[in-house]
Amino acid sequence: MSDTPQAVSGFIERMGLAAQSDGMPRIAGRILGYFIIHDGPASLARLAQELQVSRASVSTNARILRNLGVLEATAVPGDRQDYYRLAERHYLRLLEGYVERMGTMSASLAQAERELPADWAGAQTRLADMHHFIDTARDNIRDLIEHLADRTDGISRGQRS
Amino acid sequence: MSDTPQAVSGFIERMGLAAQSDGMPRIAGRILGYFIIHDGPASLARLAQELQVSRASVSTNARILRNLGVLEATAVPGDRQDYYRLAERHYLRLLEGYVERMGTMSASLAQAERELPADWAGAQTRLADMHHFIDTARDNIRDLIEHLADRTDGISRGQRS
DNA sequence: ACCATCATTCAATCAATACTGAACAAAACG
DNA sequence: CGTTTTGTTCAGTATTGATTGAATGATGGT
Repeated sequence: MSDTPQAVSGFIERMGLAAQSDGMPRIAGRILGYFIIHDGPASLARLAQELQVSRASVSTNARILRNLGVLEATAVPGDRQDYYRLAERHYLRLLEGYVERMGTMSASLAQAERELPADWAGAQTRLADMHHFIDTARDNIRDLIEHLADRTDGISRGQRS
Repeated sequence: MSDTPQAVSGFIERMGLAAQSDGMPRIAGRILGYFIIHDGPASLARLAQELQVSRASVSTNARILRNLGVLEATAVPGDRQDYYRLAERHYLRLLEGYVERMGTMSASLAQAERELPADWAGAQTRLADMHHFIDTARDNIRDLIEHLADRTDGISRGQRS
């Protein structure tokens, strides 16, 4: 309790590692960590200074997070810097990433089923089996996302459409 | 249809890339791809020759897949090589990996909530919010795994060439 | 119109890590 | 027992990808 900044930087760094093990750049995770801890919009310059990384890295990684829908750009009236903030329900985007990866997996399996001769009984069985599994899992997770989106609505903040 | 080996190696390579984007070594994915296509147990030597990689790589990656529960070791009576085969319901292990990663995420959030002062209202709210979300998502996916495990039971058994 | 300030992009560097080859260990067969 | 076959480990290499610094582009202010 006595060493708050240590707790903060520890969490941010941990988010970086978590991002890395999810196939994302470490700095993207750190940025996300920063926004979970610190309120309100922050400029790219502030992020660079706060996380001790180059402006270039912050720019590219913020863009990654924006494309994922985790961050969204905003503007501060008096200032002309680009400001970012957490998107509402940003954690849903994490699961959506999983869903997307399952989608490419499903497509790959479908392609293999299509291209392989039908007389490879074992292969076709395993492919279809796995394909069916992935698709139902994907559908379930998608439903889960929708359901959770409703349930957790309106907690974080009120603005934006 | 006319170019079967191309379809096979294409699928195997694609599995390698998918594995890579999931934070796993590429060869692990290729091995998994091999076992989806080809029936029955295979020796490490055969995998090395078939996938054109070193024995060392096959050894370490097969171990990785075994630790994940995707492959399991088996023995062929006359032969003293180590043989591996697909574990039944191996795809469930994929989702279990997601669940596990969510677990570490949840733990990290809990630690941050614990270590940060309570008067950081925004931070605490976002942490608790996200924490709650991750946990319910994790529970749901775990239920999903159990459910799917029952539904797809007993399909893929009955192997050997 | 020019300047100042910021974001982005791009080549180069750096770090992480997957992969290999060789040495080592274990175990089975003669 | 010694030899042969096989699996693992380890140091080294190579490749991939993240990060940086400098150049470029864009935008608002004067």
